[in-house]
Amino acid sequence: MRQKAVRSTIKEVASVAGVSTQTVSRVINARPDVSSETRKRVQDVIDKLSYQPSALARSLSSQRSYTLGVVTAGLSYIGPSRTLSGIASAAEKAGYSLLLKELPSFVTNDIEPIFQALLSRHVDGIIWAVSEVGENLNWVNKPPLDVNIPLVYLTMEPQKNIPVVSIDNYMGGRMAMSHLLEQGYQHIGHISGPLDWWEARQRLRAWKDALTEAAIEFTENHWVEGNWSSESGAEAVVKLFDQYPQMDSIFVANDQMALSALQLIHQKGLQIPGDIGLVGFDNIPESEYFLPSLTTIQQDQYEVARIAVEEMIQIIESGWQGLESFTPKSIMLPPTLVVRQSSLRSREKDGGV
Amino acid sequence: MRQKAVRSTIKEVASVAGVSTQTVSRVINARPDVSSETRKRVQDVIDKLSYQPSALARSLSSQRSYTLGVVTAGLSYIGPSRTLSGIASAAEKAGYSLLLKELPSFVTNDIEPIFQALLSRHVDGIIWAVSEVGENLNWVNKPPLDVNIPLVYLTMEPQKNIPVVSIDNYMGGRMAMSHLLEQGYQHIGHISGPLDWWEARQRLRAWKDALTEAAIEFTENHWVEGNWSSESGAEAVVKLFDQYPQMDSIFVANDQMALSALQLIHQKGLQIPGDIGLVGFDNIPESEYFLPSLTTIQQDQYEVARIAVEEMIQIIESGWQGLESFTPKSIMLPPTLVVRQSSLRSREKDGGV
DNA sequence: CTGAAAGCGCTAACAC
DNA sequence: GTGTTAGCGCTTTCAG
Repeated sequence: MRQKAVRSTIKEVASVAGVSTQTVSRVINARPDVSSETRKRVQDVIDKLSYQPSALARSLSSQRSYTLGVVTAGLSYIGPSRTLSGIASAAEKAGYSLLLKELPSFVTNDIEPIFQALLSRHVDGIIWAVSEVGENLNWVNKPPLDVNIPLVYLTMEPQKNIPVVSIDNYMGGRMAMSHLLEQGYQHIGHISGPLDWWEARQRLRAWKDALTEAAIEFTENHWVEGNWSSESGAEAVVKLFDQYPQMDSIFVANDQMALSALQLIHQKGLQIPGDIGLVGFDNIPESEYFLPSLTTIQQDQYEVARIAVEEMIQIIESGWQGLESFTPKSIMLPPTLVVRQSSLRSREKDGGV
Repeated sequence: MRQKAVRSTIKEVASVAGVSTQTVSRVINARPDVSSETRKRVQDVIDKLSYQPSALARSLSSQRSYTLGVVTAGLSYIGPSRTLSGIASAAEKAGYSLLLKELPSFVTNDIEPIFQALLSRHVDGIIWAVSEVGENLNWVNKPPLDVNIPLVYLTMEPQKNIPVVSIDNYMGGRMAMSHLLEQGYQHIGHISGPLDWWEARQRLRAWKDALTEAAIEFTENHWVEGNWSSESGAEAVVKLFDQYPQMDSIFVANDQMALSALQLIHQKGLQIPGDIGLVGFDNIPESEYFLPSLTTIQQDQYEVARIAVEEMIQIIESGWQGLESFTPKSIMLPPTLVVRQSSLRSREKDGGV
């Protein structure tokens, strides 16, 4: 069943050019030690045969695949897919290919097969682009098998001895809160994400800390846990109005939930931002067109991805020799506040910020 | 610089088990021609060394990589990322890995490097998951290089001799129109997508055909071209009201544009669905929470992906020998109408459909 | 500057 | 059933 490959090989090129395969190898790897005369002759043959070296064979013999493994989850959500897009573009630019694995769920702990598949294909490194949810990253300090290639993690609590790149969700929460406070809102409720998510906990903590620092008292009735979905946002806002009647604004942990909050508040006959101010998180493309447009926190997943890939490649190319010989750094990137109508109370008339 | 790989090799297993590498190979490939005694002994060694065969070496020697190339574009949009997610899950299930390439834009025509990268890594097939836009698929009848592996295309006009899997956008458009007509709307406008997109043209054609068949006259002033973005939807709806004052409903070619249309109509003081009925396309998760909730057409990208992968694998495993020996089939999948408030005029009071 | 020999880790083909 | 030989397409090492 071995079927003659159609692609031409280094051997053919060598024989046509009348040199050894080694010389051809030198030419395709742009080594300096080839006479320009020989180089030209070989290059001509390469062009004529439209020869392309086999990355596969190269990987096997050089123990270097120029391929990165990427592990994601929830690709049909905007965050993960933006991140993947950023990884793809950064990797492409750096000349690396991507081997993609999507976990069936965020909390899968059956990760050994993932590693096996990636390692058996000799990836040079793995970018673990799965948010920290529940116990799903408990293994980071002792990865399975003998993973002797570098790992870079995204969107998790920074840890010692592990390279993590993430948006600073706490800072984002603080930015949202500062903005609401500046607008004069005093009774700020919170709809959080599911608390088994690290990102949700960071945002909640920001809400609490901001209130504390502003000397505003609050109780556990002033916030409700959602699950990121618009549906849960609708339920949460109903509950919140019930538990916190004086509420004059809400920091909502993502834009999807803010959307349904918007809808419900509107149906209640209340004005936004007059009666209730609203700030979301994520800046999904639609949020600019909500009614009213939504103030939110923008995360640059693209930048996160770019930095993660760069760090990965730097680790690889600096000659990774295992964790011992390496001091990893974690990087937290600041998000941005995007001010729109849903929170602009005080300066409504002079055109906003 | 060749650094001793940490992973154990077939050779080590063989020598520890006291058999030839060939026998180990037979065991790991679950070949029948090994005595159960030998098999057990070898298996024990494999387990003890936690040996994992190198997929790379295997690919090289067997000329079969069990890897699929996937080419996408616009991953940060919901459609492409859902599709990719479906491809990933179907491929995983079938035991194939995925090598991912994202084009920098939908209309890139610099596709040779993409093919080279994929081919040099010996993928068994390529799924071209980039929507047909402008001339970006003109090459399908003569792919570059000598691509002697199967190609399956997504979301393009079906063609002879090329396997295509796609949602039937025309049918989706007809479903949207039938629904509006059934609701008693008579003056139906259209906001199309950008017409260099195949999908946009299909939806526009459906609008025209539906009106023609319903014997409703229309002019070129009754529709406006958008570019999929919410922003363009806002502009389009303004223009449309201007050009078509009697309009009582709009079929909008995607949900993002429908969102801003919703907003503008609302600001105009008109009621939806009372004064203006609205139907979108795509069923993005948010559309259920628009104000009012949006009737739309649902595309099952997941199913498209699943079928594409299945077809691909079937082609591969049936022993692909080049296009000549193969009769490809194109598959069009029907979308679904999702009825919500934005279009429910006639039966508003008895609870809808 | 160039080539010969060995090997990356595995499988195909054939022998015994 | 099992082993031997050759080879996948390239790079490394070492001669010269």
